[in-house]
Amino acid sequence: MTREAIERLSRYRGVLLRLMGLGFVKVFSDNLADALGVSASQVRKDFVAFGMHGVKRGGYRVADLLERLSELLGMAETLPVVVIGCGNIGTALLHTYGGKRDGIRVVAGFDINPQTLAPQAEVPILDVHELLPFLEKNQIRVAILAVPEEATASIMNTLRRSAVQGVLNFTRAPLRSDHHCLVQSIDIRMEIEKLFSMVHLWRAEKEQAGRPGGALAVPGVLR
Amino acid sequence: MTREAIERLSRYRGVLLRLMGLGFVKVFSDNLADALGVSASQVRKDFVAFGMHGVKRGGYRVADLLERLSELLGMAETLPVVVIGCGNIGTALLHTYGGKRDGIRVVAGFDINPQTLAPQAEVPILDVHELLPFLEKNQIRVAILAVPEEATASIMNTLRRSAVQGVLNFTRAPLRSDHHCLVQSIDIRMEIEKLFSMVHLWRAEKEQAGRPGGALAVPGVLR
DNA sequence: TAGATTGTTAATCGATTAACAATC
DNA sequence: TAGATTGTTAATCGATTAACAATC
Repeated sequence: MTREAIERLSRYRGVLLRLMGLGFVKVFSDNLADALGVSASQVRKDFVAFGMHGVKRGGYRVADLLERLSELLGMAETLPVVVIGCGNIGTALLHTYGGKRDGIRVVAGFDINPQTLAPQAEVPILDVHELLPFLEKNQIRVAILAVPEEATASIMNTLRRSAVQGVLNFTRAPLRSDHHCLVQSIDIRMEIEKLFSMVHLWRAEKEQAGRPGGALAVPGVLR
Repeated sequence: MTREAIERLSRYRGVLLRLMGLGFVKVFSDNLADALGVSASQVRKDFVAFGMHGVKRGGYRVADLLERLSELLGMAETLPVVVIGCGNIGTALLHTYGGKRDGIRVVAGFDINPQTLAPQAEVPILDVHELLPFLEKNQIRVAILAVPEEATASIMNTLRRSAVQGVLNFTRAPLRSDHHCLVQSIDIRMEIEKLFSMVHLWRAEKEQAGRPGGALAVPGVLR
């Protein structure tokens, strides 16, 4: 299963949750295709591939799809996460996902700055020296990394000695997945730059619109 | 040009900037391929496609590549951005990219809460009513959206009346690109969920390792 | 029955990789 | 010259789409 497939499954789930909230009972591949901007064939193929079946003419039952998707994606229960590095981004994540939330629950933050620590808070901010024992004690499997780039290597060494299997990397350090640990990186700076670039290239394309053989296809950028 | 291609170009640039900092003068397609985890063929094909040429046996000149990439991606000058919505994420972005920074410069924040406003700050936080005139006066082309989901529609209406051509969407609202405006979405909640799912699926794969015909290929997830 | 939607197969498409001639 | 690396072409691969038979 590719990253793209996982992304689609995750997005199906998001749309279906909303439909469920609206009281929908059934849904057609065509509806979901529109919502995600993919083809109806793709939707049906995904569903068959992952054991979700519909009824010809009757579509798919929203509840069935959600049940299977949640099971498949491991979203059935709320999983605990820690945030490592409580600077700007880390604090924002702590505030947004701290405490009990649907699906995601940040159970603690970690920082190296004594002034930032708050061991008594509802979502405690602990010294980074306590990270490894905390991870072990609480069976943490996913960590969010929001430290300065230069601190990354040291933290990753700690994580490698723990049971953590997934890291969401907000630092600029180019981390790689390995056999112990899956890394998913979000480089906000690069996302902003990419957006600039797309706008830039899009304008360039517009300006030479009509010329044959232009290398910069708008549909590609827009997709 | 696809989103993937833009992403690669952007990543080449990132690696090259670091190499430049280390004093490198030349680089081979093979080195960059390793750094990005793609094939050397891919690197050479990208470079030819976008007018970057090397010398057989001599590789590519780092400075040449950077110059062309920066021009192509529109990164030659620092572009102004606004942050709309100064909650947790918005404030973090304001702090991280506020004032003069290399490449990205957040020039103002906007919020609806009077207590959040700070019109006199170095990077002012203004009332959202001032958004449209500000965008026009300062020729803003890219905006970062970090408001609550329910406020999204209203803000997008304002943006559509401005010259903004690119929006980085941190809300959960499923925005689409259109002819006026390119939208790039970062759904942090979904990223965390996807990471959970990948860890989950990866474990499932490990457990049935060796069985033929398993649908969940580890290399795919790890890539 | 007529109409509509799934499940499945074949066709298409595009991106990636492999291979190698050109050449420094 | 021998060796190494680019630029380019052909082959491969996988994902996506189109089309349609099955069937509710």
